[in-house]
Amino acid sequence: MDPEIKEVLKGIKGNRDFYPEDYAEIKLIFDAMHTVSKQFGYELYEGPILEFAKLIEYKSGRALADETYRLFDREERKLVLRPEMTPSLARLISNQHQRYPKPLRWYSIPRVFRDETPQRGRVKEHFQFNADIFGVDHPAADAEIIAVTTNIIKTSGLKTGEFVCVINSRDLLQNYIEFLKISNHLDVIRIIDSKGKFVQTAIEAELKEKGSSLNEAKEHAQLLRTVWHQDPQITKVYPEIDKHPNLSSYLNKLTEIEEQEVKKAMEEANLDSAQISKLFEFSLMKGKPRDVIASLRALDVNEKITKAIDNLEELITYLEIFEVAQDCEFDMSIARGLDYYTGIVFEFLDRTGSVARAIAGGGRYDKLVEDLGGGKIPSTGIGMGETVLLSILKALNRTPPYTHPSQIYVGIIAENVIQETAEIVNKLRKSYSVLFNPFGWKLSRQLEDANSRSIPLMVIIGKRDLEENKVTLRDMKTGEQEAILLSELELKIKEKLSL
RNA sequence: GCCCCGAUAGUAUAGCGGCUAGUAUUGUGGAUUGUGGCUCCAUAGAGGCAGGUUCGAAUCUUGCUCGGGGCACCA
Repeated sequence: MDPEIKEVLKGIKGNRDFYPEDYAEIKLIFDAMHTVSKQFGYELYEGPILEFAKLIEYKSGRALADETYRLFDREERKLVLRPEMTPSLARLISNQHQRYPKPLRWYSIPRVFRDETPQRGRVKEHFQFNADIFGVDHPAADAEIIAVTTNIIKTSGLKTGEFVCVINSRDLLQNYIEFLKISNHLDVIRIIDSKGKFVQTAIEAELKEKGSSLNEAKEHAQLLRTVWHQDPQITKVYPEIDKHPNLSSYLNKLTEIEEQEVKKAMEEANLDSAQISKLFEFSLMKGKPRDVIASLRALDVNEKITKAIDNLEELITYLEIFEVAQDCEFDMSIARGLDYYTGIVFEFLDRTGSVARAIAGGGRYDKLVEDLGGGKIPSTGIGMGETVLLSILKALNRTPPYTHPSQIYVGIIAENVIQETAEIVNKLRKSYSVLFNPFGWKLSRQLEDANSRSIPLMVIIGKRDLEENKVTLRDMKTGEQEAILLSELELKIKEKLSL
């Protein structure tokens, strides 16, 4: 074979082929997305895969722009393969939202692209469910988005306790930082957002000092972080850690180390000791929504912050109404990377320990449409790639085995009954998926064909039966069959398939 | 961008300096002209790419490509 062709046949790195069995797996998730979106009254839309590079750069910040696939059109204008849907969506809304009564509830399952190194739960192209509400800034809208996402995750096969939605309010965090009279917001938010990393970095450095190799130190520090993340109280025994005596000594000190390191980083950001202890305490607040609200209420703060807390509390009320509160936690330390979030932010995390990435993430972005010249339109929404959810489901063995779409195989015995058979096939196809291979094959081959595709029922049509207005209906699993009148065929099929 | 592991028919694998590259399964055709899953026969199909070492490379080696995993990043 031509070597060049051989290379081409391998495809582009990180991009995916979906054979029917593969597509069937994703379709499970797609179906959940469509079903739930419909239940909540969301309308389907789509946008172009290509956008001007400027739109993405303008909106998503540079880090994201660096990872996009770039190309040029004939006029040499810079284009990108969309790395996410929100910029395109904001463009659609900004252009024509006046045509529609508010609020808008829209969803889509766009294929999006990022030119980054593939890892578990991360590929260069994937399908990313998006659901957004435009035109209301009521917390019930944020709660609804969370409810939609939770329901999709559950419909796909995860159960309560196997995932969690962690929620925070950027508004609250920002106002609290201002209240403490801290000036360099962004640095401080970054410190809080990446809290968990400090522990890893510190332990890694210490292990190296104690003589571990670079790779070993990295690996061990990460192991500790992962365990700690899954099980903060260290309630279980971890054999993989106990194997290394120098690691197990860290297990009970992780919380302490984190505090030290975070405070050190805050000091370096020029915070005074009063600010540090208050902010640190604040960042530790997390857990069941009602509990966190209670702790927040105990803080002595100003009116702006009280309002933000009221807002959070109202959010919980709606989470309870939508029956998803048990899947949610508040965590005052999450901030999320994207610059455009303004209020409630949230991410859905795996709790089964199989994938260390977020299943979904979203939040309120009230300024984005306005920034694109579309007027003041408060907005909230979610993005959920299919890859992380799918790899969790696979790890749990929750994906069903592949089945051929056809329910009935119509077999024909090679005599002159083609015309009559075609009529029967067409009639059946009005209600069922029917496979029919009228290529002059012998019956044995047709039986084998039906069998190899695991099609449950077979209708066999031959001249002798047909003369009495009958056909044979065969159950492929049991091998039982009977000759039945044509007029009763549909009824019998219905009975058989509903078993 | 960095690190680790890997790459032989569609799939799963054997060979590890001297092969007509073995096996299983899958595909196709048949044995079997009104009844499949078994069996049998036939047939098709492979060492990612480029270079180096060597008399000789699927086998050793280097680079690249692709795949898996991790870091950083991102979410």
